[in-house]
Amino acid sequence: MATLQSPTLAPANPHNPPPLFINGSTGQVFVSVSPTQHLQQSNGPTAFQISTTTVSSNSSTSSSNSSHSGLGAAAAAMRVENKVRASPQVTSYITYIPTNPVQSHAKDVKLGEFKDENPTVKEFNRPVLSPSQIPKKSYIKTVNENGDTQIEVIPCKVCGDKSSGVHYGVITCEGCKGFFRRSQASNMTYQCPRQKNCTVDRVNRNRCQYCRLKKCVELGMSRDAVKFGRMSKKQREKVEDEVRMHRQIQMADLQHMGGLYSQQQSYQDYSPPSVQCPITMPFEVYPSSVSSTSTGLPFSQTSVHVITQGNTPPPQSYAAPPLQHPLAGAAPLNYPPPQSSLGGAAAPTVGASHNGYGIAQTGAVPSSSGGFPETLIATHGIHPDEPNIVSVYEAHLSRCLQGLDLGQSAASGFFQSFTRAQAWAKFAGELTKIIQAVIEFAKNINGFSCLDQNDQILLLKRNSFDLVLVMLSQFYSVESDSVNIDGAMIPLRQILSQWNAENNEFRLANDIIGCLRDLANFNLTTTEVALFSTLVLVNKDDFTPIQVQFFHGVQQSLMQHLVHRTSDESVLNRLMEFLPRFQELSHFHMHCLNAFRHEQLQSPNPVRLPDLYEELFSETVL
Amino acid sequence: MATLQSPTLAPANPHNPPPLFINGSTGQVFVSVSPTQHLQQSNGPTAFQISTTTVSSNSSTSSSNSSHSGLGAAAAAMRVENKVRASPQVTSYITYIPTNPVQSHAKDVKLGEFKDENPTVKEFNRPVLSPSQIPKKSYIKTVNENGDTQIEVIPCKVCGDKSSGVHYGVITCEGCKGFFRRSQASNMTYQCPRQKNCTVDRVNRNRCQYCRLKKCVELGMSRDAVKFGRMSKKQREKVEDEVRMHRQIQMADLQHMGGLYSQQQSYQDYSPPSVQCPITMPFEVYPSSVSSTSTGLPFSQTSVHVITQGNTPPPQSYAAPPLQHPLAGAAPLNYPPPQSSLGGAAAPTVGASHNGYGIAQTGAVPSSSGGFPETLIATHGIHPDEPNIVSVYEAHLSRCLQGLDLGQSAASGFFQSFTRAQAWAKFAGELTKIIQAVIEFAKNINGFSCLDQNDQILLLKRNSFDLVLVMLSQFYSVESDSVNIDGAMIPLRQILSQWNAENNEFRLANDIIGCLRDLANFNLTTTEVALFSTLVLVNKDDFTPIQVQFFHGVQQSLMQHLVHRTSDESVLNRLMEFLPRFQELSHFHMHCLNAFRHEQLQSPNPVRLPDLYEELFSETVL
DNA sequence: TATGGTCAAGGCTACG
DNA sequence: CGTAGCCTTGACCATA
Ligand SMILES: [Zn+2]
Ligand SMILES: [Zn+2]
Ligand SMILES: [Zn+2]
Ligand SMILES: [Zn+2]
Repeated sequence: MATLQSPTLAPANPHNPPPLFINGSTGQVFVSVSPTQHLQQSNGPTAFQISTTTVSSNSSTSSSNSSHSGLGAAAAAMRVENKVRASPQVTSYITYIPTNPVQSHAKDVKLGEFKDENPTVKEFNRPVLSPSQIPKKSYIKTVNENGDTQIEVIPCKVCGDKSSGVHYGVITCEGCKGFFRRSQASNMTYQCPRQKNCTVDRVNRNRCQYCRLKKCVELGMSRDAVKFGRMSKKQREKVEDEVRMHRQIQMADLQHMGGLYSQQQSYQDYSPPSVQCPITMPFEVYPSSVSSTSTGLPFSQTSVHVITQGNTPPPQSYAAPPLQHPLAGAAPLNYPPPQSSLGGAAAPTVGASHNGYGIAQTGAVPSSSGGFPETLIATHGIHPDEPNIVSVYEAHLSRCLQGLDLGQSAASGFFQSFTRAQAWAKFAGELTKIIQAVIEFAKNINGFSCLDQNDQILLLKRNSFDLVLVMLSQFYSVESDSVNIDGAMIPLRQILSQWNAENNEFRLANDIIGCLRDLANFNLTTTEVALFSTLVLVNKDDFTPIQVQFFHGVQQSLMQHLVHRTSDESVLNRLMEFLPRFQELSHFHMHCLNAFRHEQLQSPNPVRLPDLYEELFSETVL
Repeated sequence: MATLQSPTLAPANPHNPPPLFINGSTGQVFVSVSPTQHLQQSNGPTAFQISTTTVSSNSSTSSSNSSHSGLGAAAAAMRVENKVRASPQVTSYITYIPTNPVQSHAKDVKLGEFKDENPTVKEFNRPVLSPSQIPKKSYIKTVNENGDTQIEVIPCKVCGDKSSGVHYGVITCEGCKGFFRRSQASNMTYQCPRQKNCTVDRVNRNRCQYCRLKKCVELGMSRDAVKFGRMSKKQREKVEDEVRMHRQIQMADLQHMGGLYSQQQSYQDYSPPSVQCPITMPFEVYPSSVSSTSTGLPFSQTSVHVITQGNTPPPQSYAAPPLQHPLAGAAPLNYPPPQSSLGGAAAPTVGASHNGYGIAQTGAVPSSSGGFPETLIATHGIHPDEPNIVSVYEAHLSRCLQGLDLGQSAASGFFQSFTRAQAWAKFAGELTKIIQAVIEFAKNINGFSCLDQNDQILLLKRNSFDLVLVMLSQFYSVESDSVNIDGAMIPLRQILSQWNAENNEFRLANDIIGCLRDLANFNLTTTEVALFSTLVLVNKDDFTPIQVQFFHGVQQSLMQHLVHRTSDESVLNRLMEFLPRFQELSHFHMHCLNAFRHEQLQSPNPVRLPDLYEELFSETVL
């Protein structure tokens, strides 16, 4: 029962029809819901669907189906891998630029494996003179002083390893690239010895070819993923945004982390996380826009039962793709699809990927999988470290609003004079500042930082906005209906009342204010906010058991504090109801933003929003 | 001993001195006869010499040295390549283009394909499947439409692939361009795993970097090839002529070919010659103007022995570069060198290339290599298809003289009133009409059409005139000493007698008439002429074994017919003696034409000869 | 338009 | 034998 080989993903169980069909001669991949019905994959508006029959399992992982639109699937996939590729290296690398940092050929020998720089190909546009001279052109693959290429800071979408560019339409490492090619080359049939939900990460990627290929395909890898010249300018910008974000996340990872991961070699450019290895996790791709296939919750629902009871849907719904949360069991809240122009479930937009580049051509639905590093669990477990959480919160988040420009400009009717675009720019700018603090906070939460970078990104894309709301709520004054920062009071309601229309932005702002007020009414303590923020941060749609363990641990701590302070056991549940509410607002924010973006396309001088903001809230909905 | 890289062409055998030296920093190429003696290559009148030590080989291909002048080497190189551009694969690929095949993204991913054959030296691979799998490449697309010169119809001079313009002084494809650039960019040393005579064509070009670079250099590629110099008007016209000729050849290639490769998609932009693919072939460059190095014949001389015996030299010799034919073993017949103005072996003229554009700057000696398509051999072989040959002959050649203007204008002393230029124009015009028929004939002979376009051109340049002679002979009346066309009798002798001088043109015409008469005396049947024409068509100086096979096959057919009709076994041999005689006349025709051209340079209103004629008989002697 | 550069595809190959 | 790092190749692009 070892590994069989075949590019066709044969079902582990012969009774189960294979969800994927790969034409051996062309390498073209067909995905079907039924074994007889082939949906030809094309660049056109054809939905890319994979239905995976759920196999009940007594193991720690099981399947959960929820529904996603091919367009803007609401739930972010969470794939927890382990690769804290972090950053120690980047910062410290600087200090090691040998003698002449300017033209040093700093043969950065990535530890362990020798990395030979091809002189012919990569040498050229190294800045000969001043490094301050900013290259006019930013090529994705052009080597920088690090010896790295831009795109390589984005890890492999399949396994999280160091990527080497876009291959078959997806940012992957050399290994996954070669594996996919090989799989397409010969007529073999892979089989999964387990439940077709094996973790695919750097360490385990060779454990199961079936699941690896499955993930490749689901991420949109395709032999004829049209390279079409180079990527378009827009695509490139998107990748660059993602690069920036990864850089940001990698920036100063090393010194924190509770010393758990401190022993990084100091100078290396690439430092695999000290601990690496994932756990399996059901890996589902859902028929687009079909919400009826939900089969169950990933694991013992009872274990999280306490905190998911009594979930009440938020007051409003905006008519959008259904949204489910396995923990909260939130009722589907609908927002309009992010890109209303095309509408329709069977019309995946170009950016149907959760990453900036990759799935665009194929219309594949982004995969979701994840898990905590096995070894981490084995050795330490992911223990919610309450004191650490609180101190991290206090260090990075508690005063995050203080430097904002809101305080100064708020007082008078300053906001009224804004055009819509100006208002968006202002909003995005301030939001980004908060988000930067959020990211710093997140990086120091071990339940987050232990994740694979891709999953970190996914979580940030999913939950950044929510965390901003949490933060804002802490400065919200219920009495004055305003946010008070740096002593300045921002009369949100008042400002809002001066807006001229009942447009979506108005609704968004209004709902946000309402949410802030409701949350502010809880009068949470700093510790409680810290713990709650952590929950918001790591919240996702499908947890692995270990993730639940962490989530639950934080919940327990929060519960204890809340009960101790309020003697009300329902507070936690009521707090947890904010999670779907946040998500609803977050999605509506995305909706408004996308609408604004589309307007901007016609604008002669469009507003440039912050890179981080652009990437986090890129049109490719979570 | 694995892969060595360096742009310097290192000798395959350390004991053999490298014939080429490339200055790594400048990319300048030096060629020497001895390892210590560097002849600096320049644009001036320096001989470009490469002495290749012949290595005896037990393989099907071996080396043969003959002597050529750097100027006008007589023997046309034959390089047969493999290039099944058409191929079933294209069709099947098309069917998989999802929705809209027309604007399909059917990107031709033809990349380097490598394969190892010799473990010690790096050698690249050939396609894993069939060469027919090698993707298309649009030739035709640029052919028509606008009248401006589309240089791209001329295939790459190095490998025969689709060219993309003039690069480093030579018409090359993107691959050879990039390869040459790379080779000049870095300091590497290539090595040939074999005898430095590897075939360089589209399929095999990546198998030996040494030979590829060698060919590049020999064709005159140079980093400082006068680039933007905007070629002279004459060069330009030459290129245009070549373009026109290639167009003519490409014109209606696809529909014939015995339906072997008939399954072309109908709408595609590219319709290559139906069959194309090469085989390796010894690749020699000879010391210029040295005739003593002849080492042997390419392959079993015995196999063609029968037909090459008893070759008697033609009555006259004109004192010219030696001329050898491996099959016929013809005694060197000498004509004056085509361009007598410079004379001398060490003085290559500007047009030393066999192509219209490219080698001008460097004075390199054109290479010669060739072979039949391997896969074609493997799957079908190149079987002489006698019925097809005959029908093709009847369709395209048998009545080729009927539309000529000779019939009308011949009767009276019309020709007498011609000036020399008018006579040439008339002659060239009528000749061209015949040649057009000859080309149509050739395109439908599978032993010809399977060749690479470059080789087709070379063969046409070499043998067109000969074929015209064959055709004319069919209309020659021995009794009346005249050519009878359309009922009109053209009293050649009579016309000739009115010419005023014993100049070269007179000698040429006289010899032609003699040749026509001699051939007409054979009273060949249509079938015999068809077969004989085929032999004349594919005749060349160095055959590959497969080519010999084809040649021999046709010979056998012809032999049977001749013996059956005449019961004389010597007829074939006597017929074969015409081959070198044709060549002699052909070269003398070239000589006269060039002399006429040079006269025309002084003429105020020079005669414009037909494009096809100009190109086929361009000053760059065969 | 020729040049130089980019970078994904895929060949090569050490390694398990 | 599969894997994956390294390398070459060549279609495509930006530039002068
Ligand atoms: Zn990977
Ligand atoms: Zn598996
Ligand atoms: Zn070429
Ligand atoms: Zn070679």
